[in-house]
Amino acid sequence: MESASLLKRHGLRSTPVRRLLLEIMDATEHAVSHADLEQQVGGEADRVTLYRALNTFEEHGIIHKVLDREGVARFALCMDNCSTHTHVDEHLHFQCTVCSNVYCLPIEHYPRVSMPNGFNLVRLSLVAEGVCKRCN
Amino acid sequence: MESASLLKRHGLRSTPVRRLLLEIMDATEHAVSHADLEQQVGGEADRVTLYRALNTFEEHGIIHKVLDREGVARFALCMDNCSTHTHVDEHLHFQCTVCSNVYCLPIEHYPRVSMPNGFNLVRLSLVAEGVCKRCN
DNA sequence: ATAAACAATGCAACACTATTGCATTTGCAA
DNA sequence: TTGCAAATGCAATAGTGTTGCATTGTTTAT
Repeated sequence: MESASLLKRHGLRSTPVRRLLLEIMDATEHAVSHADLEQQVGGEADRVTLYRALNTFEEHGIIHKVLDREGVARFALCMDNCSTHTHVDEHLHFQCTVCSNVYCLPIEHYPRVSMPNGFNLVRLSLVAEGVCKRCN
Repeated sequence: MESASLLKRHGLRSTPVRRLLLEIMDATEHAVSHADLEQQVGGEADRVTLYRALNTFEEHGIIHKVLDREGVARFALCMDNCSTHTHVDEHLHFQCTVCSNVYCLPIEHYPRVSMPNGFNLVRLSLVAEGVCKRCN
């Protein structure tokens, strides 16, 4: 029932596919790829519908997308209060080199870097590689 | 002539396509995508040959690959002395939101982050977004 | 200089991720 | 309950990247 109200809060229609997607992501501690979702959803929905639902979620700040080191998108629920206009995303994306899972890890002091002359920094992303707690 | 000796130094055969690729990347200040290279090479080489040459270069530490925010690979010559086994890559990858070009920028103090328990950090990458010096 | 050995290339086919158009179904509000 | 806009399913398409195999080219040893 949580997913239905989450959708409504963002002015989105509550459909079976959307609720299912949100519940899968809520139950998964790591970011999930489209292929993961497609497998878990099974024949319940078309591939294209998943893509469109995920894009809609991202535009409304419900989830965020991170590309793994193969360039494949993985999706995770936003923990902070993101919205369409303010998208707070100050955490670290960690991909395990063993299981390939991507984790959104909190980080206490987000690093600041100084840019060379002429380059205006808008956003800095941290992408880490290593071995996750389950594969250790 | 520089590209030929660079190839020889890494134990690679000196072929026209490889020399051409290296010269293009040497003459470009930002990382180039496969599509960029394909366009500049023109009909001189097959697409697959470019992919294979770039993979070979990366394996030998001649170039490094960075994925842009669309997940597309971009390639740039390694400035440090990388080899097959030691791949030094401690710089920042900056993608301009206007022209989409990716620049490898030097960084004075590479940030260090502490990981949650159970997560072993192997490599930390910095990916920045903003406006480059030419688009400013 | 030449030939053999092996690596690089070209071509065709394929896998995968992602998007678009259009007809149909569904959710929701009046 | 009905109408309308939004969401979905299906087919087709684009883009990136890989693999197999025959052919060409580079290098090494003679």
